[in-house]
Amino acid sequence: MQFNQDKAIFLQIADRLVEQVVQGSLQANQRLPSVRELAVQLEVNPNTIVKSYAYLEENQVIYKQRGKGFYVAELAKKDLIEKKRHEFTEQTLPQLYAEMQRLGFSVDEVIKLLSKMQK
Amino acid sequence: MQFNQDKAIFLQIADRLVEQVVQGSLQANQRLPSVRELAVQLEVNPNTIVKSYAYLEENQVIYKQRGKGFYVAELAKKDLIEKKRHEFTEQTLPQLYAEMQRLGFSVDEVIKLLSKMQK
Amino acid sequence: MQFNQDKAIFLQIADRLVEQVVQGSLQANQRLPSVRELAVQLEVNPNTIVKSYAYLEENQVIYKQRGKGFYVAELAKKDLIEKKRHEFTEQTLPQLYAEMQRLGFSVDEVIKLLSKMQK
Amino acid sequence: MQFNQDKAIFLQIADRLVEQVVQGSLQANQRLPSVRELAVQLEVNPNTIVKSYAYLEENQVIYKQRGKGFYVAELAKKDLIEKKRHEFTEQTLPQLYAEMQRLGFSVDEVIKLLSKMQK
DNA sequence: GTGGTCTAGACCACC
DNA sequence: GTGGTCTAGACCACA
Repeated sequence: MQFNQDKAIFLQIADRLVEQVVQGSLQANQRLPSVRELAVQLEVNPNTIVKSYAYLEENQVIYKQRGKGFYVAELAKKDLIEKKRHEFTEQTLPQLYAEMQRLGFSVDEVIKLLSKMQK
Repeated sequence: MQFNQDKAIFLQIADRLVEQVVQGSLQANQRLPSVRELAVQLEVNPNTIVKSYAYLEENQVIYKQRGKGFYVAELAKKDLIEKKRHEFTEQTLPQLYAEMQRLGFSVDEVIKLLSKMQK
Repeated sequence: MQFNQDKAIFLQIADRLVEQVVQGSLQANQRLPSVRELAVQLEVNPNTIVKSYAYLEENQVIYKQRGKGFYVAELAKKDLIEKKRHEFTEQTLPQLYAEMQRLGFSVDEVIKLLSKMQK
Repeated sequence: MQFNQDKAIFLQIADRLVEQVVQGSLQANQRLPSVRELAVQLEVNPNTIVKSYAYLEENQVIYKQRGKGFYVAELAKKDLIEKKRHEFTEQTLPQLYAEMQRLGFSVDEVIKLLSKMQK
């Protein structure tokens, strides 16, 4: 797999897994590939996967069972989507608004541009 | 000055200077503070300022006169604004649109949210 | 059964059995459930039960009869209680006392807190 | 330095640093030894120290400054002591009380034992 | 100089 | 088989 140089690989892997949970290709309580498996698959050192999984476990996206492996957390999908929607309305949009104003775009102009994309 | 730990300090300083050019508090051909001056003012290692100035020079926002210092480039303001407006319509907005869709926001909802901010 | 992820499952099972002996729900010379039975009941890998029983056998809480199964040791209850009372006065309490002092609790305060629980 | 086999080294190092903060031998905003320094001093791999520091940073006991190092957090001492006192009254003592009862000690007996230590 | 990341490879406890 | 930890050593961005 190709990785972006700008961001830590373990984070890119975590992001990818989060995406899969949000999209639904990873379901609640589904088992994730083992550390070694995923390491081989992504052509990465197992320790890097360990770090990704540890990161996701901290953020309660996945949980582990001793000697068995990692599983998708029950509330992961719901929580993640909720979190992202919150970020969108509370951060992304206000930032967009500020940027807009600094660059001299009016709300109406932006609305027009957005409406165009819809078609 | 307070810096965000997530982004390199030299980039945060460069962003800040770009902002000042766009806003007009730094005019074309105006001399920038010396590396040492700015380092003291921002409580930062001089090397960090050197890196910020080098970065801005690469991006033709400022130019250097040997033995004198750094100056705001003639076209900096115009170019920067144009560049940013282009980025906004060609990158920021399409990205926002994609994000919106993934999270299940309709264009109408986003328009409403933006309109609210205007008030 | 739910297990704590912080402690090895085989030890948690052993602790549980010890508790049952001390409480009396497992009597001297009573036969323990077979490895497979208990494994099914606790939804655990049979190997884990094997390890728990081996651990208890080492500590002379239970004994094995070839081809028959595991039984609660004669002196298990008496020994365990004696051992635990000894641990309590010689280890648990002194540790508590040290912790107390480090955190600035006086003996009187702790006595008050303990007395409250009694009610 | 000698480490206990039962607990991860990186956690033992973190505990040790927490102790030093609580005791006051590490003051607020004081710089910690660099990763490499401490690694040499404790005869441990630098990665192990990285893990300890990351763990403490997550728990807001320390913070880092890019390119400079790690520092003791402002509220670390206060928070840590408060947290530990809370644990003591809400967990340690109730557990002690339960253990006491199971082993047939009365509150009065325990109070006597504690009072003896005081002398 | 600082910490952050990654690889390679080993050993361990646990299931 | 599983994950967890640790070592050794390398490279990187940043101050």
